[in-house]
Amino acid sequence: MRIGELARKTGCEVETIRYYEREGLIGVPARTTSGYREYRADHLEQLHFVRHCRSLGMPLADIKLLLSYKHDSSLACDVINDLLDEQIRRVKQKMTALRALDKQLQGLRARCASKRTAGECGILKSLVDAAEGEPFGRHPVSG
Amino acid sequence: MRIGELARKTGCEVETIRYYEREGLIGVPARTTSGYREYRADHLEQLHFVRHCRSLGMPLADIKLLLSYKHDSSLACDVINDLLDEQIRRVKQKMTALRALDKQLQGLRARCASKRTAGECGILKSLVDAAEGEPFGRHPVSG
DNA sequence: TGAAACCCTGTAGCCGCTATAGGGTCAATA
DNA sequence: TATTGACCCTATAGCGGCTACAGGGTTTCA
Repeated sequence: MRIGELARKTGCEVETIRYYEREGLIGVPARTTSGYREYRADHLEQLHFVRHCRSLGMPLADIKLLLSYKHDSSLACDVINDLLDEQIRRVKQKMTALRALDKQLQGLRARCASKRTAGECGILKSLVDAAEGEPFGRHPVSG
Repeated sequence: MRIGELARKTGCEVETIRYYEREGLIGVPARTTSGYREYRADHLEQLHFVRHCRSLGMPLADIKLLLSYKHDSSLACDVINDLLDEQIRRVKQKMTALRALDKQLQGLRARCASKRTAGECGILKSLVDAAEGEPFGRHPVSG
């Protein structure tokens, strides 16, 4: 099949597939005489695997590792466990940060009804005050 | 004060301050004869404001908007409310996605104890199976 | 006098795509 | 047969928000 069909079958953009190929995440396909990529069933399978891992938020580097374990299944899978634990840790950390963030934003939002000018705006005022009230500001930016 | 001191006072990297200047998020400071940036108290204040907004997860473009409202306080603050509502929406969406992700990861993690080879690894197997079991896979990648 | 700590500009890299520009190919229709 | 339109190709640049060099100059203190 050609790249467009593979894209439709995996819900993945054509450009993304070419990107994955460059990054070594899926096998290099054969080419037609006119230079079109020709994919087979195993490419589809590979791409599904990659997209599934991505849907779990795994970075491409980790997926690459997983792929190597998929190919040589004699290697110990402790690394796979570690990899997943690390991913779980990242997710939990993000959730904690987002919960705190949500609280702050809610509090801020409550300070302004609407239809006022910026001069009266409680939100802007709060932001300015909060910024000023942090003399030795560590501002942990939540990505 | 020089850039290093400003950096220490705001918990912001020197390179980041220069980056903010390029992006128009803080005022352009005066220079000494040797070309060093010389900051005053208002720069400190500005940078605190920017960092505080960043700590609330706001994109730089939004912060730039806020700054313009800070400067011309006669403008309506509906835009500020909208901006904050949008930010709250983004955060809530992320949290929902992360909760679902966490569940999936926990389920996956439970499938492998440790000290096995990749060939027996329940995690890897589950990943492969899950990927295969999605024939028309939309794989919504959670950023 | 010399070394460490600071500052400068400019550029490239990070991640995971996405979006162009500028072309070539293929299948169906007029 | 000519022409549309959908598809494909490469190469390169951009996104956000920094971060990290390289390759220099300056200040400060011993």
